[in-house]
Amino acid sequence: MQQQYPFKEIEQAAQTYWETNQTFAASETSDKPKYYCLSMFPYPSGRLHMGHVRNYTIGDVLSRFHKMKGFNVMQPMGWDAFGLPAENAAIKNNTAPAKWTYENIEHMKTQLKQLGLGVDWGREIATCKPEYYKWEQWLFTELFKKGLIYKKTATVNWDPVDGTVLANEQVIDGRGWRSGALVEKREIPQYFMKITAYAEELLNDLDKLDGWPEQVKTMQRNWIGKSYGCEVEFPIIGQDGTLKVYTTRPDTLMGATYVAVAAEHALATLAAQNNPTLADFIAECKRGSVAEADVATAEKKGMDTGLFVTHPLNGEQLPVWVANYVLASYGEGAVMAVPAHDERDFEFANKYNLPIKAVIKQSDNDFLPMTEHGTLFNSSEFNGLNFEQSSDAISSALSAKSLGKKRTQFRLRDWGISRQRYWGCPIPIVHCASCGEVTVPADQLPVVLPEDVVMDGVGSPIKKDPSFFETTCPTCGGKATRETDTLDTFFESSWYFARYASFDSNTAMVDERANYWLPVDQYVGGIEHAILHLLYARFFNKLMRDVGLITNDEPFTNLLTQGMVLKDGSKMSKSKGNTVDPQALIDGYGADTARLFMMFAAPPDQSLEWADSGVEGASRFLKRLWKAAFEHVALGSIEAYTVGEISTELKTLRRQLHLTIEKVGDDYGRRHSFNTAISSVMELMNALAKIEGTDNLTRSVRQEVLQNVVLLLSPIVPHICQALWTELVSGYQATSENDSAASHILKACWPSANKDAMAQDAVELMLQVNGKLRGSMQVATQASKEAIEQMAVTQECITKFLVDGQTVRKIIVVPNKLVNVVIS
RNA sequence: GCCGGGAUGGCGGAAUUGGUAGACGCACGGGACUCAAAAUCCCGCGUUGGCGACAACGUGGGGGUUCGAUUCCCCCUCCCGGCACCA
Repeated sequence: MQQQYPFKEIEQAAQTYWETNQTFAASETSDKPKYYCLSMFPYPSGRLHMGHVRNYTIGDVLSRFHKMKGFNVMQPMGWDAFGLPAENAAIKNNTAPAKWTYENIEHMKTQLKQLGLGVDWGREIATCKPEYYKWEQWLFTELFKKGLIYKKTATVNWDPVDGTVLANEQVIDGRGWRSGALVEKREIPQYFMKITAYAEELLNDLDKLDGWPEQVKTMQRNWIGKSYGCEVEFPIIGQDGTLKVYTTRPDTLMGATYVAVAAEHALATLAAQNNPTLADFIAECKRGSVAEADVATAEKKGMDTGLFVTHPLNGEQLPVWVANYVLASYGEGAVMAVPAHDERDFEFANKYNLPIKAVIKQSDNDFLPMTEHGTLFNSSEFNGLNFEQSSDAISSALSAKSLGKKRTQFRLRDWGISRQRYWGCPIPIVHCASCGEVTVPADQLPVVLPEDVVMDGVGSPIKKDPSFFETTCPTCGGKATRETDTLDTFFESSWYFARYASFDSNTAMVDERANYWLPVDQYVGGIEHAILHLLYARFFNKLMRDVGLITNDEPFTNLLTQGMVLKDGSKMSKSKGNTVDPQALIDGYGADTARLFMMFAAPPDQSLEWADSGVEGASRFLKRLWKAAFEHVALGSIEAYTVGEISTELKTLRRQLHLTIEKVGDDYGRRHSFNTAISSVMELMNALAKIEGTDNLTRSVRQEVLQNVVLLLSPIVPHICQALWTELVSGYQATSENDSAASHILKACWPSANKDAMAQDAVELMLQVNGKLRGSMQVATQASKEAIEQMAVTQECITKFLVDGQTVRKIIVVPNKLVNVVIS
């Protein structure tokens, strides 16, 4: 054994061993319970970043821990390979997106291997390969036939100079990022997935996800946004028909003083026909990005249309306004405005001098707007009713006049999946003049995306390539054109978890092996995916179930949402120039140090502040561990410890060892608290370092401690542990019944804590007076509550407070923790 | 703007179910070893007062519940994530 910790040799040797022995190849034929551990696959951006290192280390720790616990583990890896950055890089570097992507995959795969992940690389997938996207094209055609995919117009960011559609990310302060032109909202036809048809199930099934963080479920519930309200129709004066709105506050209807419609609303278009000023205003509303954050933070603006509607219950005339704060995509694209009881209506009414009429009684203040529920007044026959009563009465009154009814509403909108971009999965539709929209038959899939293209920065190459879009109609055989839009890249990442189980199937999207592996037992990924990706993946799981591919209802049983890696308080990113390259870390310190630091610096679900000096600390610990093992092994062969009389010092050490075994197992398995697991092993090593004897008994206890430390740390730092295990067991003569030594660490089981070793005779109790710490005392573990109380009141640190007539009023004993003596 | 989180020493964090605040690590200070430095090892390290024993204060700010609050409740400030075309 070398005296210095040779991390390069050790890591190379371990990784070669795993590859040669196919250590992490997963199989469906095993007696063990399965454990499918999945980390969110990376976008192949070029090089690994710290967020990847953190994500994949967490997944690997959980995978290796479960393997040691006796599970049949599958940990796959792949590439979320379609997307916008490849197009930008292609333009910048004058290359093709495919070439750039494949080169990145190659490089990042090498980097991931250097991290020592226990991945089954045989199952690797890349979503940009035809053998992958063929199957989502197939699913698209199935869903299209079922009516779960349909076409309608949607609003996009339009760059009038470049003549392209921009992603929200590409709109900076209302202008295109390349051209600098003012962006306009434009309506274009797009394909949509009917996720709203699954809204109820997506909402209800959240209750089944006990292994998900509460905050993620809350965010998804709010996003789906089921609300119970009322639709109200306002007859339009001077015209046929009504203006329909949706409200969650029918109780405030008698306080409505105007109605407001979105700029895109049909009534706005109608009113603008003979009103150039209004038409200009509507055009102004249509400038800027479509992102809701931009719309919601924009200054509230509006304009009177000159039209009036009739209040359905009191008959008053209410003006119709166009307002930029009304969302076209939610509800009816129109709202009834009750300024007295709604923040936004209140602000708007004040700005434009619209009337404000309070109809809900104030509680303890007289400020408006008063947005809480309360008792009605100023509401004629509804006066005195509370929220529930008035909602019922008002909706009944509306129903009687056929001008409204109760309605539940979802905030969730159907998912627009068309993208006017090149580097994505082609939508498998053919447009035929006589047959209309025709799905590409299964035997003609995949519709292959040409990879050898030139990106000129203006539009998608396949939109200009007749050899791609000129085709014949699969139905009538006549001349036809292919759809040139591609799918949203969330499409690929919504089902990859199932494909890993059937990675090589060329007969089905997923086969019966998926029902062995699914659902994923542990999913690990960034908190930024809490809503969109995770909701779409849940939706796809249900779609695949309903076309008969799989049987599970939910894709991910347990979810661990990892926090961001920060430097100087903000997210590491190229644009901020605060990145730290993991490659330098691996080269300079080794993968084990990188992994140890990542797991030690913060709990996985919190954001992690990067610190170079902390890496030194992690490296020092591994060097100390190596040195301790070296010095121990250098003393020669040793026999196993046999339970018997040992010194108090060694007994205390063994107690700490077994408490640590128990804690670390709980930290890995239940709490996912890797930082505290490492801390407690460090404490154990600090305690071991204080033991100096070299007699056989001391050496055998030291052997027991070191062997177990190596097992406890091996999920986090697998390379050094594999090397140390071999050294520790080579000169070790296993003789006793409590011996767990296996010849190779991969054959060793997770250790179990010894109850006898953890027992103790006495415990230290903290002593408090009125809740303030004043001292402590030793008591026998078996001592009764009464005995503890009697003992406590005789302690000097307590009695010294019993002066000036102060007497004991109450004694609170918290077993094994403390005694609080209440005096006055 | 809306939804979800977070705030604890000089720094990262610990305190698991309301029960010893600051584990573990970093940084820093002192010492040992060395011609010297690095590395390593040992000691100290919330703030204030005190030689000390000890005492007071202290978990973003303000209030509350409790024998006892970093933990529970109400209000506020700041920071982070998401907001449907970044992934």
